[in-house]
Amino acid sequence: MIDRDGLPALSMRTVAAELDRRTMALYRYVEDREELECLVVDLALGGVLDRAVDSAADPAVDPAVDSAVDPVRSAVPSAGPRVRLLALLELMREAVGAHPGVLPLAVRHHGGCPPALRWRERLLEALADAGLDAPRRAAALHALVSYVIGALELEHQAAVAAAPGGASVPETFPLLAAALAARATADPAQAFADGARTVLDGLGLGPGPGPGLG
Amino acid sequence: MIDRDGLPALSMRTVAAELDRRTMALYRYVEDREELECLVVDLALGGVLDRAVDSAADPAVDPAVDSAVDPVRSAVPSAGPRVRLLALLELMREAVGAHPGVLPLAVRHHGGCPPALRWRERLLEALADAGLDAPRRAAALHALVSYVIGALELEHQAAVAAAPGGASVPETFPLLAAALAARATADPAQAFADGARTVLDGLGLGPGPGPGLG
DNA sequence: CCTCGTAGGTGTATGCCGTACGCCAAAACT
DNA sequence: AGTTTTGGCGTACGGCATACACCTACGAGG
Repeated sequence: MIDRDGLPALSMRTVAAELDRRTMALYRYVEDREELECLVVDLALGGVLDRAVDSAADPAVDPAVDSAVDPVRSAVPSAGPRVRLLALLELMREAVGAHPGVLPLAVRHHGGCPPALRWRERLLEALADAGLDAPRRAAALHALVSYVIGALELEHQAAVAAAPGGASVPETFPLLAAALAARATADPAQAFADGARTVLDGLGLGPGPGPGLG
Repeated sequence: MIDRDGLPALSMRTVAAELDRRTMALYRYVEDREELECLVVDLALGGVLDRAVDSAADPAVDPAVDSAVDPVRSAVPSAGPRVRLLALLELMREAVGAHPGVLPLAVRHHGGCPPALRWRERLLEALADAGLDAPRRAAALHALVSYVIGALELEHQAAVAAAPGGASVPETFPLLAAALAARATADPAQAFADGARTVLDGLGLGPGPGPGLG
């Protein structure tokens, strides 16, 4: 529904209508709108995010094949923590990219959303594999999650504000105008990945051989 | 008003009541609620953010004294781009920290908010002083702004969700529980600054002598 | 001086929204 | 058979943003 009609079109009434029920019937299954939003986030993020978690613990898939192709699906640490982290970050981008309108809800409810919690645990596992101790892991998680949230939020707003014709930055800000113009022509996925690599670099998780600087 | 009664208490009716007017009188000055929100963000961020911009261009203050104390107020580049950038990032944190309830509005409207645009221009100036060319500046701005938005959003949610008693992360996520506990006891300002330094490190703006690696 | 446009304000009304409350049918369990 | 539980319905309330029409006071132009 959000993909079709946008986030403001999500209301108790519209959801009930979609199910051919009469609004108040929803309250048999959900405490209030807040809880319904949580379920929406679960649904939207779960499908994509749990690709990584499920397949890693699922012996039905052949690990010898998959791990060579997709570093996220791999449970073995040979892929390198940096590559795994980068893949997890892009996985989150992919998840919200599949349903862009859900992003405001996802940001507000990610603390109570199981798929998002699983994702963060996976992030911490990769950080532990990289040799970071607990305090550094906490700091690294904070930096990475902050970047992801902010970057997705920026991308979301850029997509929304692009419709009318331009925010028309005054010529008082030449550097900003140039930077925004450059960003408008660039590939969002590339920009996201570049920023993610920057944060990983700052964490000392360079593209080098491995956790050599513990 | 938002500081006193919270963000949901902001409505056309309540604002009009605060001014002893009759709701519809507001529409003489404002197109719609959206525009009022922009004014709120201007007001909330402007006071703190423009400290840096105004004083840098204001010859009334003695630069010899101020620049030695506060690197943000200094127009001379001798303070080092890294220190100036860090100070600008913390300035933004301070601005929204003065009115925490405004953060959702600030995130949504920062694209059309003059103080926020000035702040970004200042960021780009410091990045240029650090020797970054235009494409690198754009990438660096994206990384820094993303981090700031995400970090403030996380801090905001932590402050809100702390009331009931805990989100109670299931014991299925041991690493996450430990990281969240560590984060709960730590100083938010320190955590913000640590993350900011991490991003700056990743951008190659290390604490070294200067822009030596252009 | 008088008129008249307009800035500022009011009152009313519409159509959304979330949701509290109470009633009702069918099904499930005792 | 009776009773509880489950799922659903209708109504109603208060709050929201805002469209529309109306009024009032005031300042400038004739």
